Amino acid sequence: MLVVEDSQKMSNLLRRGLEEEGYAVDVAASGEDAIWMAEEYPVDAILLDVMLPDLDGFEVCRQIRSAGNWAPVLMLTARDAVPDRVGGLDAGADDYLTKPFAFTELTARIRALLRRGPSERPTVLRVDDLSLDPATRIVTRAGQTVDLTARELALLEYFMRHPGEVLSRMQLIEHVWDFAYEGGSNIVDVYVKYLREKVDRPFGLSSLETVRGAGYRLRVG
Amino acid sequence: MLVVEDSQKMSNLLRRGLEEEGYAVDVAASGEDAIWMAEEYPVDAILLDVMLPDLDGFEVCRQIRSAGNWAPVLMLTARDAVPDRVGGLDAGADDYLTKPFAFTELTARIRALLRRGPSERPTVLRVDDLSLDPATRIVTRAGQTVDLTARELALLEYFMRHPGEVLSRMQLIEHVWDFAYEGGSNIVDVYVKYLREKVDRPFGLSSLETVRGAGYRLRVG
DNA sequence: CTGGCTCCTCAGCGTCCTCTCATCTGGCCC
DNA sequence: GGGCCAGATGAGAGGACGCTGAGGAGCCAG
Repeated sequence: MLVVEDSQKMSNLLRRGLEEEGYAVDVAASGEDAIWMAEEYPVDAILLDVMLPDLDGFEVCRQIRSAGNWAPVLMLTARDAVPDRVGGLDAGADDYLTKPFAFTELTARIRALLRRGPSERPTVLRVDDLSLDPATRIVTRAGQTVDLTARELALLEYFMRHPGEVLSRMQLIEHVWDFAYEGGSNIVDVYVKYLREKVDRPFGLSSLETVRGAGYRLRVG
Repeated sequence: MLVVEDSQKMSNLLRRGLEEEGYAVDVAASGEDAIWMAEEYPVDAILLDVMLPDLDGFEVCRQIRSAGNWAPVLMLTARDAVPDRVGGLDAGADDYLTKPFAFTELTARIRALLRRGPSERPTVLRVDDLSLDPATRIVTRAGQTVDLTARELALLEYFMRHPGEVLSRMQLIEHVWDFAYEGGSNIVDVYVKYLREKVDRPFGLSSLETVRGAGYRLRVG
């Protein structure tokens, strides 16, 4: 198990506790170290603090994922940081735990993750002939690359992580925009239109469906 | 669904969000109101803030329970209040969520609670060859997808959650339309007709039965 | 500073949904 | 069989909802 934590005190505590539970523990104190160690050593699970001196936890997680490592990641977030949870899950974390936490809760979640095993996810998201690589941020449809802005890409990525599901405006705003939905804005509508113009129209398709009164859905098949 | 929350801003937010998810929402701003409304209106689930101007959430929950109401209760607690969790569960809550929370987390837990319901229910509703997935809002009959509007879907879902039962117009209006039945409207009749045209007629069936003088029934088997 | 780009707001417009109303149909009781 | 009443149906008004084009604010590079 790889523990990524910059506070010496905390990491010692975790190491001791986890070793007592029978885990073999390596510690990385920075994001760079963590990425390197995840690459170099066989790791069954990763315990990842969001706050790190160099990169933040999301970035670390994304890079580990894009290196093809799908070991379960349990992310430790600051206590009120709701966007963190969301960001963490989108970056490829498998679970999160807010500080402060009880050690028994930590071990329970670790056991759950290990039971589940590595999350079998491909690096590149694919829905029909549409593909999106979160690592390189390259999007293609029918083999042709599509240029998207940051926001458009984030939105499409969220759609592709939930293919076929109806996603409400509120859900989309919370995940893609990171703020609470207060109504009165049609920003989701606008960005769906942008996406349609880049991802659908040039190919004569309409994979982004409107579900009246509910939200939008990326059609699959 | 009954939302008990004294902050106007919060309750508006919740109402709007939940309605967008397809729930019919009533709001109570105090403990007294909540107890009264839980008694007076048919409620499938209760979202209950712990901090209220008059009684606290635990007391409200206890009283609702002792009135014989066993609708699932999801309690909203202050952030670190571990004792709250315990108290809440003791008082008869089914689940708790600490503020602040992501709206998607809220809806996930609500779905889980409703799924549990009085008896174990699967995520996808099935009655014979008719299936309805509340998450994706996809309805199929005999493997063929059926397009429904928001209202039609809500009505069909209610029928499918009570297969074989005779449902009165009053019951249907209260659950699907979220307002008190005042007679004089045949809106249920109209929507049953719409459903029949989409769900029955194309398949040469008549699963939505009229029970003269009583209401309607979704025939099973 | 200027131009280009991205992000977002806003208002107008068209479409589809929702619901009402008046009329029609068919079952049931006499 | 006739009358009555519950329910079915068709037409259509009104409005909610989503789409779209225009444009302003912020940002960055040149």
